[in-house]
Amino acid sequence: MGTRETKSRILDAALELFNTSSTSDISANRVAEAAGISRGNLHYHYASKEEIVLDLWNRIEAEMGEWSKNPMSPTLENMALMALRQFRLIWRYRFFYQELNVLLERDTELRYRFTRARQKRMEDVFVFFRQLANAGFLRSDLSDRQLRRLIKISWLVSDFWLSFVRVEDEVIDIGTMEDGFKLIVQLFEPVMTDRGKRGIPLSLRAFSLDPTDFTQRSA
Amino acid sequence: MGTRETKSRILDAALELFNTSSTSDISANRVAEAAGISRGNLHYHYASKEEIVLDLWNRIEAEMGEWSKNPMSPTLENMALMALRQFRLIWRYRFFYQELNVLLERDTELRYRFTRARQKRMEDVFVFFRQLANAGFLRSDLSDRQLRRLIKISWLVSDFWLSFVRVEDEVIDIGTMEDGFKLIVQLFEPVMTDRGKRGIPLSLRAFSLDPTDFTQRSA
Amino acid sequence: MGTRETKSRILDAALELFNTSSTSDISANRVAEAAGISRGNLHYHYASKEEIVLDLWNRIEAEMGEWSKNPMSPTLENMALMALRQFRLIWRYRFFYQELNVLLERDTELRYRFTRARQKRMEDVFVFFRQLANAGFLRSDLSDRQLRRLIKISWLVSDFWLSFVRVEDEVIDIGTMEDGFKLIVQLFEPVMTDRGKRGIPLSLRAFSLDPTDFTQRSA
Amino acid sequence: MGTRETKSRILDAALELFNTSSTSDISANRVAEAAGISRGNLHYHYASKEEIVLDLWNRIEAEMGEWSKNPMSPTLENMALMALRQFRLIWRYRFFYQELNVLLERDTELRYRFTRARQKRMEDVFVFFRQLANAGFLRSDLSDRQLRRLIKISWLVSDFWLSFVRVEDEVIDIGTMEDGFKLIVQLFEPVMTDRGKRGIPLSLRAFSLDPTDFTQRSA
DNA sequence: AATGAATGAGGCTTCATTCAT
DNA sequence: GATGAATGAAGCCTCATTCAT
Repeated sequence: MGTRETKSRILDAALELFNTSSTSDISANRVAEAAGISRGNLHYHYASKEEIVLDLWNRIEAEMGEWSKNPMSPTLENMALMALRQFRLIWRYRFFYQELNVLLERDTELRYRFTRARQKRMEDVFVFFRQLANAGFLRSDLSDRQLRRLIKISWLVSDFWLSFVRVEDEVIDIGTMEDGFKLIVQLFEPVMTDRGKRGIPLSLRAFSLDPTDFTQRSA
Repeated sequence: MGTRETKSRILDAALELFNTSSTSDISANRVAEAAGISRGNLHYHYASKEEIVLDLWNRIEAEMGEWSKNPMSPTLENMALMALRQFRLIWRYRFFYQELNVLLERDTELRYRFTRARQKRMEDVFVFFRQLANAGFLRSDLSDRQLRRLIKISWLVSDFWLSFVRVEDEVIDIGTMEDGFKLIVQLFEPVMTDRGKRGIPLSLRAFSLDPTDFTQRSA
Repeated sequence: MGTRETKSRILDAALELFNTSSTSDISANRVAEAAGISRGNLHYHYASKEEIVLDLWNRIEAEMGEWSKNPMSPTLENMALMALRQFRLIWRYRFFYQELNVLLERDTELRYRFTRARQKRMEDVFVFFRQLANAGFLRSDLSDRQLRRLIKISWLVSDFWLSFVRVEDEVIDIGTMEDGFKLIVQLFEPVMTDRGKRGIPLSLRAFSLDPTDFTQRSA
Repeated sequence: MGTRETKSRILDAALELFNTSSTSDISANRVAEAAGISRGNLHYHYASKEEIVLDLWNRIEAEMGEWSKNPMSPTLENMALMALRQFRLIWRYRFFYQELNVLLERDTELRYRFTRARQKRMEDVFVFFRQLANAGFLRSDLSDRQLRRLIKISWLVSDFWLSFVRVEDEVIDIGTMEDGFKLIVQLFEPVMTDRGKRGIPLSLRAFSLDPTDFTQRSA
């Protein structure tokens, strides 16, 4: 069996376990068991749980890297799409966002990688919204400072919306993410032009649920 | 030595440890050591770590209960005060909010208690804002539905703002909380009257940091 | 509350617990709980579990002492009665007989007391059977040696019959004891006279189940 | 080191300890120590003490399985041999028979395995005695029902004879087992033919003590 | 690459016991 | 007589880790 494939199986197994409990409550033992390999072998591939988490982060980063490589054209549909794929990514790796501070506290390198990626991604999003403004969807007098602050709140919302909702709701689905998107829309409404307000899609249900679809879509 | 005192020492020690690592990473051993008592005695008072967490939640709940008993008069200063004391509570018990989903997943009773308290508290806040509207600070055409949605976002912000910021910022202080408050203000701005917009305090630095001060203040 | 009463409650609770698990698996803790007193208080009355077991033995011994004080007249009904009350005693204190060797290994004094009581009791029984022979129920050529050996086997049967049966049977009741008695009868049959064989009661069901009845009955 | 060898050493050590105290009083710790391995390794091979007991039962069962595979020819010497090897087996695994009910109460699977094996073995013995009757050693009018009841008593005797004797006797040796055998002989005497009575060996001392000898001997 | 055996540390928990009240 | 607080030992178990194969 190839190294790649084994590592992949380990990550899959670990992700599923982390998402249901918490990283601290999942032992390497159980990951090995779930991955169908021996403890010794798990150790051969990943010396510690930290390394597994880091490699799961690599997956997240890789996916977001794809997004950066294929920037979306500035349409309102794409704004919705961006939100949706972000929610979905966060949901798939929810353990990461639910334990964010704990994980970053534990691993300095991870913290560095995470914040760097966040900044890079924020810049991408900033550019997208500037273009959205130029295209006449946002008010022309929106200052960079204002815009950045708006993005920051939406960021907070997208990072923690699912955690927030999960406290009370049993099921997380497309509807939950739609609600989160509506919150973000509401945040941007005061700075949208009439044309923007009219065109914003309020449902995400039309969009494909297959995450791989998200990477290439452009207008 | 009285039970109360010992229990209190345990909770203090546990809180401090939980806030720096994560509940799973802190052993009962270390809590006992930090509290200056024996392992056996720790177990005598708290059968499990779950019980400690639950009792720490009792503290949170008790503090919020005080707030409910002494409702604030509807002024803009009090709106700021409410946000500040909320941030401060969350910061003091930050481990709780940073691991929220994990903790609630682990303990069903805690989940019930938490959601019930949240609903109760949300209702209090709703009443406060309604009074704020009646007092002429919020636009009179603000619907209950709109108001509730606004409160929901601010809630998300206050629950997770510090977690969000902590990723990048080393130090959490009054300034951090002020920034959080500004976010909330920004959320409410679109529905504020001119009188409301003018009167909103943008700095929290004037307010005392002593949390006990927060309970009685009214206009 | 009087010492006597508390001690009695402790013994009752301990007996019930011992009978369902095993002495080693029952902690003083659980005995205290079942008796409805504090651990400290249990300790006040019984310094160790050994002492509790010894005091339970005292109860057994006391009950058998009553038997000695009121010897039965040599009838076949009384032979059945003796067996029955013996089975019942053993069943009530079954933990004792099921762990016999372990318990005696642990406590030298208990071993001494137990063997002494057994010898005393065996002598009583021997006398009873000699009278039974004199009364014409057993063959007159039965030697003391033979008789003693027969008693020994019956002893073994009564000590361990219930343990033996319990392995496979869920319920132990009067029928089970009846079966045990039949075994004993079978053992004695070869040395019984025709009159003895004819008169032996094969059912114990006619006898009262109230153990206190057993102490005074005599022809 | 091979698994087999280590497991074997664990079983040897556990058996010796169990036989002197009781299973509950022997900690995994002490077993590991006696086996000369680490606690962790002990747990690697046996997850719990229950499993050790079960594996010791496997040994008993295996040994009895050998007996079944090599049925003895129906001679009086072999009847004695069967009793002797049974006593010896019980003595070697005496902890098992001394705690029988407790152990079976604890482990349902063990109970099932034990009763199944007992029934199988009883059937073997029944066949042997039937052959003994056919060979003219037992009275031809002996009914199956009578025979089964006799076997049942002897079974009780062989299971518990050593427990019974051990209460008073310090040393258990070939003589003790001989006494037990005599009891059994006495049980069967009433149904033996004259030829049977004359031929029965009253001493077991002539038989080799090496248990491996017992498996093949046939007339 | 992979496995299974082995180790020792450390976690949780129960327990017997002591002691002040 | 009785209680509750406290201790420390010891039990069981899980775990990360190492290593020979």
